Amino acid sequence: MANCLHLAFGYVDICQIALNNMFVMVTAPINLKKLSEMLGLSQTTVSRALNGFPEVSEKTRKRVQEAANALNYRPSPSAASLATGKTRSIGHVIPVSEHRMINPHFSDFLAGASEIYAAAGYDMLLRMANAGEEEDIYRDFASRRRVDGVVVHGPKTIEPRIDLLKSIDLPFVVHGRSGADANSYSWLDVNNREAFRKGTELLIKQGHANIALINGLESMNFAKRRRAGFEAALEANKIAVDQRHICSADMTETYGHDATLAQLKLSSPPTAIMYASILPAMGGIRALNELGLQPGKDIAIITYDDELSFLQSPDGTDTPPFFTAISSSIQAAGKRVAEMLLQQIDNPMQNPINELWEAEIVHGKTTSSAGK
Amino acid sequence: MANCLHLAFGYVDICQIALNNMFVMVTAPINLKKLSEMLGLSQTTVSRALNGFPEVSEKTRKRVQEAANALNYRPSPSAASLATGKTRSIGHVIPVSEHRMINPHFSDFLAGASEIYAAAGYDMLLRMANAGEEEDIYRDFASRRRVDGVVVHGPKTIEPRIDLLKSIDLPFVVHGRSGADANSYSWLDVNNREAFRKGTELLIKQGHANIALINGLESMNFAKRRRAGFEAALEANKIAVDQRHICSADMTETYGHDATLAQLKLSSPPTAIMYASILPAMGGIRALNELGLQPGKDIAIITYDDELSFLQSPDGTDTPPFFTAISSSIQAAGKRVAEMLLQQIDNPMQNPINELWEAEIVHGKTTSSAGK
DNA sequence: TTGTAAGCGTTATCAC
DNA sequence: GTGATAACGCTTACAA
Repeated sequence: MANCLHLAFGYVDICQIALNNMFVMVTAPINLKKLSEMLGLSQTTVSRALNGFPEVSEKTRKRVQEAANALNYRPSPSAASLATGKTRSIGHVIPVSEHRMINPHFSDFLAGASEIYAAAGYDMLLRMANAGEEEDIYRDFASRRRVDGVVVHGPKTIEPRIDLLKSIDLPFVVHGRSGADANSYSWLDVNNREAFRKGTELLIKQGHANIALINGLESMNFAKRRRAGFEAALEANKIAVDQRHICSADMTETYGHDATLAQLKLSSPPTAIMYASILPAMGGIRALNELGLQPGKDIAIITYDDELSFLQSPDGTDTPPFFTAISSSIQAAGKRVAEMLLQQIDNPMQNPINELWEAEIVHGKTTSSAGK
Repeated sequence: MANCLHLAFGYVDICQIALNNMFVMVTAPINLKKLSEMLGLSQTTVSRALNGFPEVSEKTRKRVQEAANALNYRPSPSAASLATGKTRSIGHVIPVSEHRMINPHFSDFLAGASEIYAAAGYDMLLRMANAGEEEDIYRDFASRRRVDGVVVHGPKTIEPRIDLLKSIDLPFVVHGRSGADANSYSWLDVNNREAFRKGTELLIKQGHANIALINGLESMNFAKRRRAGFEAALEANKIAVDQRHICSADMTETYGHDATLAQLKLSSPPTAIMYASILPAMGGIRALNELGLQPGKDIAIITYDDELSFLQSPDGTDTPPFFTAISSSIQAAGKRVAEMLLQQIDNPMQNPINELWEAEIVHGKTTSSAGK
């Protein structure tokens, strides 16, 4: 059907199509008008055929689709967006901390989300924000109608971004949740409190009474909840909470290393340590190495594990895994949050969805097997 | 001047502006037409004033800008894009490996690039691609005119993506470079060969003759060049290259751990190891810990270091740093690549730019100080 | 089942 | 220095 001299990638330099017993000449690039002229149909019909409207006859639709494929026609997103008011893209605003630190947890989350977007024909728009810039970016997205919705990352306990997004009417889903009013918007969170309660409980069952918590930044809601779970387990077992054994910062490897050293130099060093992420936990291992201590033998370690892809065993058969961990896949969370957001965009009147995922304990080599 | 009932974020519910001694009513959202009506000017003039055209009088420009600010007017990107053919956005196609592994090096690169984009008013479009999907995505970008340019990540030695991008006329800059024809397109690369030659040379000077290389995936051009540098240093010092001491894979922590264990179990274990990234190097530390070995004492370690932000010391004062490393900031590379790309988009006829950065050696605690 | 025509919100080409 | 007016490429009432 299509008999073209050069047909690379939607650009038709000089192209002839036999149609209605005549030849039509077109030049690059191809658009709806040209396509419809070549087919001897109106733009309306071609558009309808391509967008799966039910009224167009199967015969026409097939003819249109074949021509579109042959010419590698793709509708212009700008034009479609202008006409419909939808952009078919989702914004992600990633906070970067003071030291231009970008948390690697995000890349795994994004990998999950982007899979959903790609399948649904959405694009992902990324923006890095220094502390405090997020709200401006959301305002910018909204006033320029740049995206159809956004994902809120790293909610704090008090989270002005959520109020802002509600007021500017930009669909959003929160990964995590803020402290207040949490059923008034959609979120997906891990039950961080329970995860850390369970983990701490396990250590206590194994005989530990002096346990340190190397936590994330406690302005973050998830970190606050983790501390609450940790303290709840201690209190339930009549163990006094000792603030000297709790610390809080951005979850870097170096932080884990330094905090671990500091803990072990205390006059009554902990016999077990809980880490908020596998990155500081790895720093902890490095510190133990320097001190000649073996995890699982000289000291027990449990870490929260987001199942970051670049820390997984290549073949997935790391049995038993190295770290004893409380584990939940952040990539899976990314997928689910993306689904929830697209759903909400399609159906803006639906009620908010809240999902609370339970993390599960995975027994590795950094705790004794007693009490398991 | 603007006297509005409700003026949140570009949406003007019912707004009155005193203008030419009369009141005008407008409804949400604000656009160029309404803005120009309120000002009693034509759309042309308003557009020109806002876009900094020289012919508009300063008085008018000021008046327009103030009204635009007061009403929080932002031009619609879709409309602008439709009219100009430019999208003001840049595509990044990030490869994810088989196991949905997403390399954390990318997030730092993107953090650097996004800073440049934000400053220039560009958006960043992200897409994750499984092996082999990249080309389809580039074609899609081109035929839908979705982005003004792309960054090519992780070039292989033979890189069909580069030929594709040339043929579809989509501006691009490569982070790294391919093996052939490298002055026919723009790229920024680290001198990987020299970096690993230097590093290996340092170890040899410190008395090591049995050195292992735990390399990245050697289908990647950078890894191939690193091996070449490693082997060149050995050969220059009349040390035979022993393939049993070289391995190659995706640069994960687990890979570093397993490969290190494997090396140290050989009948003639190496006395020094070079790592392609700090992630496998950290896995190596974990392996040493299991074997009760101390880096810098029992075995020397040098790693390539992309200065990943989440592995840096929080206050930047990790002196001396833990790892002896050959170091170059991947975030800085992201910034520079973004600059190069924007420049090329602005001036499509300019010659390709090639930049080769030298990595520098940083002395840490994982090598002896001899020969330093 | 198909077609006509009016938007969508800009920028750009003229003319004045 | 400013203003009509025609693109840009699509979607979508409304007609037929």
